[in-house]
Amino acid sequence: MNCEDFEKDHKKEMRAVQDSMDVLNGKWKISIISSICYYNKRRFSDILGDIDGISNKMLSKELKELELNKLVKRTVLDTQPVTVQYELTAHGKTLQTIINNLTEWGIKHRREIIGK
Amino acid sequence: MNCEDFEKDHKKEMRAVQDSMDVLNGKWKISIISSICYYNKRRFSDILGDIDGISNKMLSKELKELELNKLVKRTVLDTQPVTVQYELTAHGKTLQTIINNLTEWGIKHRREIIGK
DNA sequence: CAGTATCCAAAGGGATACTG
DNA sequence: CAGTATCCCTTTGGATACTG
Repeated sequence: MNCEDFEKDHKKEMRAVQDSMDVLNGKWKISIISSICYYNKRRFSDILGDIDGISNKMLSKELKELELNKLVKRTVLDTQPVTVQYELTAHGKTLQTIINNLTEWGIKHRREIIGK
Repeated sequence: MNCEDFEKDHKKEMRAVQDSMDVLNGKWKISIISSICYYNKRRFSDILGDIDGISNKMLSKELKELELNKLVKRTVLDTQPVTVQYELTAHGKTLQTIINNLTEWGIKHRREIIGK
């Protein structure tokens, strides 16, 4: 492998990492996924209650983006009044490993920065 | 474990995940880490060249934040004119697993959304 | 070379009120 | 209940020019 290939591979890797981050970015996305994942199925107002500080506007917006990225499935239940259930898709569930890693790392990081 | 503990544990997990994301957020942070990691040691202008579209202002700002979080070490070399070398700290290197996971996931995600 | 400083447009996001 | 709509302040980040 010559030097140019070396460069190209790195650029590819960086694009892939960036793709992931684009999907997970936004102030609340990880928290939302984590909430739905934890309870398996979760309604709009429940997620709203799970996450400190989030507004309905933001929750709505971020859920839409997660749906577009096929991480979350939205189901309208025929109740009175309407309830809506969110759950992770199979694809969404593949984030579990990453979320676990990020959780572990977050704890270590807190120790590293604040602790000692 | 009762229901309240269950809730508390989840909140703790979410905070830990969020801590990680706070550190990695920002449009360029992952790319910068990835660049430094790839080359082991890297100068300001080299990183600037590695990452498409980044400005010196942003690179400077994000590097500072990474330094504050002790992920990156900055060394001024006594040359003429001055050169500055960036490298990952031991703590910064612990991100390797996460970056690898995000890279893999990014590739899978692209296939899931665009591919078939 | 390795940044800082300034200007400015665009996006992010909170508070509140409203709707089917 | 599950969202939309609106207002409005704050943050982000690009372009450009400048400094030790």
